[in-house]
Amino acid sequence: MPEGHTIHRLAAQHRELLAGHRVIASSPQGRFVAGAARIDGAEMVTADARGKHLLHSYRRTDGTELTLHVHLGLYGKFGHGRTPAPAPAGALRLRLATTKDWLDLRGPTVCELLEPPEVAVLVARIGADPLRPDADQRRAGARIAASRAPIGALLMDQSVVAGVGNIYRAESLFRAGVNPYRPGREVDAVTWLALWRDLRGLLQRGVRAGRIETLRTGDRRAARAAGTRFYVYKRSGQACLRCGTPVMAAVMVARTLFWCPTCQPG
DNA sequence: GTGCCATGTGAAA
DNA sequence: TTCACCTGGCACC
Repeated sequence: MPEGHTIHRLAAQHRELLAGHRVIASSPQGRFVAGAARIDGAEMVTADARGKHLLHSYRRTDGTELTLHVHLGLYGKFGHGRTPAPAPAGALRLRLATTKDWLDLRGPTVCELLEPPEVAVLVARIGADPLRPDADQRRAGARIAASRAPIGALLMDQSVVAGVGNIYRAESLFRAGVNPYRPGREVDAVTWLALWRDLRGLLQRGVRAGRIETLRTGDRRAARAAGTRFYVYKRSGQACLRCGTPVMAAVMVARTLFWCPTCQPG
């Protein structure tokens, strides 16, 4: 489930597996052959996540630095294990291996190598990531306060808030009691700060749990009875866990949005 | 077994 | 605005 929490987990895992090691890189599928050749034999320095973007930094034998930029998109997936690695099968975009471990990447939206200036450009266009201590929450708040776009669209805009996907959008707005159609400029500073803090907590919980968990303790029983793990996500037409009103659904920013018209009035 | 939908984004039109 | 990416889960036959 690649919203931001997944990518941060992967970054930690990749540091564990690869940091400080030279990697053997290949692209069995053939779509990243030239790129794999450029990092083949390089030392993996570290792995980092910025929103849904994963960045591996490598130091090559000639001393130059290169960054592997991966975005999983909807279908992308990593797999790993202890050597020896199984024979490559199917669409394997990239295989990285050390003497001990292998890491496979399949189906990403983005898999490319960036020079340092290109990394700077990428980082500059990524918004505030609630999982990062260096996140600029005020800048995100300023963008929201200046926008006529609905908050449900702004939360999905990765240049404003990074790492929030369709599930966290729906669930955090429900938890905050904010209607997704409320324009950003009508989200006051107090509400935004509460939303930001809640998102940070939810994403941190997601990193720890390895999946998206948004229910408050007191609501777990009702959720279990309703056969769901969420307040509103994918619950179109079903009764709201809090008030019983049928959950609404509509497309916003090309994704299905869910909300309770009673708990999130406006 | 088949077909549809999905946690996301970028390119093409 | 639509398609492509390329995979897994699930409803339905």
